[in-house]
Amino acid sequence: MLKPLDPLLHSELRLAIVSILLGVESADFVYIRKQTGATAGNLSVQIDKLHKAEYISVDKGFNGKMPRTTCSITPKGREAFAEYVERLKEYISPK
Amino acid sequence: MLKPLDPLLHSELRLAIVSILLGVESADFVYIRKQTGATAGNLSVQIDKLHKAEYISVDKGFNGKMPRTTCSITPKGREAFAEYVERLKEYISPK
DNA sequence: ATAAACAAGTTTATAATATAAACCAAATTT
DNA sequence: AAATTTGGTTTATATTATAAACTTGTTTAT
Repeated sequence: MLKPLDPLLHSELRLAIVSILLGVESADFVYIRKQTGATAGNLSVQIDKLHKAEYISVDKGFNGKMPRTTCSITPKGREAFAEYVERLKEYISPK
Repeated sequence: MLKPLDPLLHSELRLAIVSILLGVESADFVYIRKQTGATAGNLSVQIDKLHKAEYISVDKGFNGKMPRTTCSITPKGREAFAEYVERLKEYISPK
């Protein structure tokens, strides 16, 4: 009946991160932090998880002299998200 | 931007329980268990949480001699679900 | 009638997850 | 040059989810 939901995406913060990345070419740590209101520590951890799952790519570089972490969605992340949404619809659409 | 999601509903099993209850007059423990595939212990705990939040009503009676726990959605539960879905859409609809 | 197996849950313990607090290194401001 | 800010990471703690063990009572087989 109801299929299980990808636990990696069924997390408010990780879902927000992916949601943001789907709408842009890429976004950096600070931007995502502001958009989500997450603490830096939590964001760091969750970005790491999405990265390890290869749902997002993470590029660490510099903006002038300041460190800059840039994220973008991967094809795998896009697919996982699409599947997640399909499954989620079964939970939230009226029977 | 993205509004926080009701943590009580943003749980796979609790969302499944509410989803099931929205489609029926009422459903008992065993039925919900079969539909969701959840373990009895987990289901017991999650039903309790939804009950304490008054999202569902829980009626304990007997089916002949066997105990029977019947659940149904409350108006409060319906409202919370509707709001949850509205907020969730902001996460999953394309930007 | 009694023991074995089953049903419907609950309680308690453990594993996973999320969050926050503390920390670090470098840059900027005063 | 000391204090503050930026951009994070690491470690500790609180919360949540899950499973294992237990309880109460029932049905079935002996």
